[in-house]
Amino acid sequence: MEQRILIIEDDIFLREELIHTFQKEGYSVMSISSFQSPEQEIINSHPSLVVLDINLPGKSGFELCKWLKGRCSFPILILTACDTLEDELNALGLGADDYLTKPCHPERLLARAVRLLDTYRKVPDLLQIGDLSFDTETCKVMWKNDSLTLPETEGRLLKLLMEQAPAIVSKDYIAMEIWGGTEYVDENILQVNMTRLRKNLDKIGLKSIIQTVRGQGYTLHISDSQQSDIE
Amino acid sequence: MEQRILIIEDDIFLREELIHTFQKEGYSVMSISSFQSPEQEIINSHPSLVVLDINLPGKSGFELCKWLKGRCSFPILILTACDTLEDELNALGLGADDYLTKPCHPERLLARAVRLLDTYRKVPDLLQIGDLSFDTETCKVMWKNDSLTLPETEGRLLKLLMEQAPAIVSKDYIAMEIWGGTEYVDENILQVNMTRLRKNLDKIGLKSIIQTVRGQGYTLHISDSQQSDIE
DNA sequence: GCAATCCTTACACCGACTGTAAGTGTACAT
DNA sequence: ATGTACACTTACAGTCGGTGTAAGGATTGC
Repeated sequence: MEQRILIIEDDIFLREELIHTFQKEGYSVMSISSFQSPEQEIINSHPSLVVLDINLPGKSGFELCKWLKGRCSFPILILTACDTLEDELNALGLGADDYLTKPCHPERLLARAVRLLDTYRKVPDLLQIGDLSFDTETCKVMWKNDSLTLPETEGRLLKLLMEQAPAIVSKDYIAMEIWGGTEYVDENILQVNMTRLRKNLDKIGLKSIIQTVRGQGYTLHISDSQQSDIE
Repeated sequence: MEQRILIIEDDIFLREELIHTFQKEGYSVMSISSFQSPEQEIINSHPSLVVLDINLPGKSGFELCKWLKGRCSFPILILTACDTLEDELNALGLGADDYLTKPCHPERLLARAVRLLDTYRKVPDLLQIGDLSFDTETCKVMWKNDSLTLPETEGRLLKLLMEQAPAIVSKDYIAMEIWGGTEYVDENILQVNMTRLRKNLDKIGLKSIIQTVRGQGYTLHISDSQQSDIE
């Protein structure tokens, strides 16, 4: 499997140096085009590892790190000039996987990056929204120490809902993705499977996290009362 | 789930200090009694994290790290006085998850340890022997980029074989573990499932890794030609 | 209160998993 | 060499979970 590394660093020279460092080792390297709201761009690039600076023009690296760690399951390696213990503890607390300070020997950076890539290859690809996480491979839903394995169809359904959440997912889109073509597919089969999915999620305490939007489709939304904000 | 931290450090004063540091945070802390062949003791203690020194009376930390990483799936944090880049690269290359140098601020150590514990909670418990790894929860067998999900019974069978490997596992023991009682269980059912398991492992290229020991039981052994020694 | 939309339940089909049975193959001892 | 104990393989049937169909009930919004 190809390993994709995403560099988030505003200093052009350092960025080029980092890109070169990783490319020399055969990695596919990317960087982002805008620092204003890079979140979507980062997610869409599906990186295997993110190398993140702290002092950025737009959102700080801390904010980005926290936001990403709440949603994605790739490792984040922070590389920054901030060399205080306080910053390091802060970053690690927000979920950063490693914290290196500039200037950093390329070999150390590489070794740390390789380590994270190795470790995370064993981590299943998890979709997560708040406390809810879902392993799309095994169809395992986890929620507050409870877990449950869904059948294939319901798993694909949940996957679609979580990927787009909290946006509304249209019935046509779902039918297209799961049964391939909205043409001759009975619309009822979606409803049946939705009922089954809801019933299964109920079992582990996830009551009514799937809302119906009449005439449009479905949304997944976890109410605040179901969140365990550790903040 | 309780988090168990194992300290492997021969200096008594530092060891006590480390134990205290982690205990203050509510972790269950252990250390080992002998440094001559601590491998079995380490494995039996089922740690969630190992804090490992490099300069030890018996085997070096490097050796231990490599040995453990080939067999277990808990994180290893190296804490040592060796502060050369070379040592760090060596350790990371052997699979160490983090590398800190003494003296180390307790808060940094704690933050790094917490980070590893958090990450590894998402890593499935893998049984592994050489290149072969097996997720006992999902019954997923992985071997050299190929993978396959086994049915329940065959998974339990493989689990028993891998746990004891390369020792011989008796038929009675297997019957006991899987069907609960060797009394009225047809011995044939074991053979049938063994055939099925072998056939399934064949599919991903694992030919004849299960040997029959006439009159005694079965062994799992991966021949050298099947190993991809990265050394 | 009516029509469109959505939900639920029951049922039947299919395939995967499992154990039974019977026959075939193999190794060891005499 | 030959027979016996042991091991292997294949075929078969029961069971169960997952899936889609069908039909009827409930809800929403005008």
